[in-house]
Amino acid sequence: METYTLRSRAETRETVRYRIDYRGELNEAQHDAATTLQGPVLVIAGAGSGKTRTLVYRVARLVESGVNPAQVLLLTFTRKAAEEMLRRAAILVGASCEHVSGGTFHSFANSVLRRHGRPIGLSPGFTILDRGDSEDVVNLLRSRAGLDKKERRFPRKGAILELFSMAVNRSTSVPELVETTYGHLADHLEDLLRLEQEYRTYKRERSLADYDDLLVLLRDVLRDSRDVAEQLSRTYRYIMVDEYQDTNRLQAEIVRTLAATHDNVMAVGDDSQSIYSFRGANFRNIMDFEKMFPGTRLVKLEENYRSTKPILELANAIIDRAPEKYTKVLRARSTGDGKPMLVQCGDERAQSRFIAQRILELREEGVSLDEVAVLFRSSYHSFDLELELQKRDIPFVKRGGFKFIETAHIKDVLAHLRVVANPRDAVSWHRILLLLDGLGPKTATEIFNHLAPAADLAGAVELLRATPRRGAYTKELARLADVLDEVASDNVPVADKVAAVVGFYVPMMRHLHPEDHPKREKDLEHFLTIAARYRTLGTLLSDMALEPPTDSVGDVLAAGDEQEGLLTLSTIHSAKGLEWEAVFVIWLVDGRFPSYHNLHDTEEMEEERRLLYVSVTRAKRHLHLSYPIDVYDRTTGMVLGKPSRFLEGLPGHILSETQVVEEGGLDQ
DNA sequence: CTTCTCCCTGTTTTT
DNA sequence: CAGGGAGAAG
Repeated sequence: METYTLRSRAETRETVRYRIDYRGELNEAQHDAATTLQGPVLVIAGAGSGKTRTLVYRVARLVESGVNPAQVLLLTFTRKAAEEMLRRAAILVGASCEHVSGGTFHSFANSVLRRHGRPIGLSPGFTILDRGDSEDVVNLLRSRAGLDKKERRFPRKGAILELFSMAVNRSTSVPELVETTYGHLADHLEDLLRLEQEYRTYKRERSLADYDDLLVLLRDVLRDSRDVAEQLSRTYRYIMVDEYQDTNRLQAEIVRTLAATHDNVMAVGDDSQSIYSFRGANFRNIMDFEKMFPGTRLVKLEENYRSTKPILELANAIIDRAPEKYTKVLRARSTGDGKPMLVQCGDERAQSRFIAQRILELREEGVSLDEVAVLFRSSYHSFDLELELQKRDIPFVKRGGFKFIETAHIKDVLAHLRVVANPRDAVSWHRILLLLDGLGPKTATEIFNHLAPAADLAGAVELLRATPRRGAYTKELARLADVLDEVASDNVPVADKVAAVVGFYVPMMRHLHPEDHPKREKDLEHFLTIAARYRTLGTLLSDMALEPPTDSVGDVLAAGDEQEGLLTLSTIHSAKGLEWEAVFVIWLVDGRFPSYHNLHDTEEMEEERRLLYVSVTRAKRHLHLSYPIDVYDRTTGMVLGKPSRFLEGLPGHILSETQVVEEGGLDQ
């Protein structure tokens, strides 16, 4: 049944004259969502249904209605998404939109905790641990507890951390998780629990917070400090949460508390695009929103403006076969008849050559490189293609996978800066001390213990100069102290601080990596230009942990001089929310996509299906799905060659099948 | 103690 | 195919 809305009194009383023609610019459902300003609203927004547009107009509507932009909070999946929306809103109603607070849950938690962490005992200078840092800590505690020397193999740092993190993000406990899903760890449960406690203490004592802690601590401060909770709830009177299907219970709790005094929350999401369950998200959470906020107004956006009809038909066919009922269907508004193509390739090389050749053809047809994307399930799936693109001088950026910021040399430089920001950061001290020649883990720990009693950085540096242990590294230690002094001094710009560290570090790096230091030096140069954009060391460091530059290693070199636009290579996860004229999805082989890890569990298999749905719905006009046959997979010992099970038995009018052959015949 | 080398294991997605 | 553990040499 259709709904007809009686306007609330608060809205009718104010006879605001709007400059924007909301009715003309938005369809019925979008208009409904953008102009309902009071109370809880849940927007189920299908792919390409103008979700971003709706949010942008809602921000504009709020501002036009006289709401102070500083009272609006826009939580999105990446900071870039938030910035883009606010930029567009600013074009509509003016620059004041830039005062809207926007970003990810984690970055919001970070900024709240820097200001209001005291009541729960968190110092404002705390350091954020990224995944690698957290693993370093767990490893340290693991070997300190002698767990590495056990008769029975103890789980690796990565597995341990995954367990701890999953417990937090699913709002459950380690014992329960071990019982339900990590049965193979049952024998180690006691040790794991002790380790978890030690990990917690270690972080607390040294003012460290990992990603999960940011959410947990924000929840805690909202729960335990009435003052803070009330102040924040009064500050942020209008809350919008994008990509709600990928939030978890902890995040939902946070939203619930933030909105406690007013219930003005709009959640936007799409249950069929939920692809982050490995991070504790559950697509059913989106349905719980109505339970959490009684009286929720439900709006569905089902008109798709992005893709041609045949592409949508394929998308609908894929998701139709999901055993669980979904909440909406997509109707095409875009004309055009580019039919999706399923392309069989002889092997991986042929697939890469096909993609490269087809991209160049499209370019001749007027589709420029920056309107094309190649998507894949796992980051390494594009390695061979990257070589082919390089060979043909096709410039690209790669999103997702290993990041520039995660390379050892960048982390080394960052560690120097982090020690200055938080002198109790043992992980970073350890890291920079180990760089010195002739200084190993034992001495590093000794020196850190010697430093630890210092009240601040100045004290620590003084103790560093007076280190009792002497060795070949004594002189280096003094130089390190000089550099740290320089980084700590108040009237030095961030760029100069970073330059000082790089100047100190590069000679060591040449010694450490005699083979490839030129490449690494280029990365460091790139990092210098990034750092120069920051006014304080603190913001540089939190940004590098929370929103690191998304580019991965390769393109730092490539991106510099190309003006023409770049082809995008991306994991499907990193392609979320984006769109291109032409999209290629590669490696659609059963075992790769769906990934063989997830073949046995229905929940996981369904997430793979949604992953394909997300990839397909990124395309506007051209869609190619490709798979190589005859692939030997070393890890499983299997020969892969069957197309993805999600594509099996689709009628020919939905998907046209093509086989790639060599010029001159079927044989290679 | 530190550093080098050799062998084994286990491979997704991200804040 | 690297990351890490074990063992040997400096």
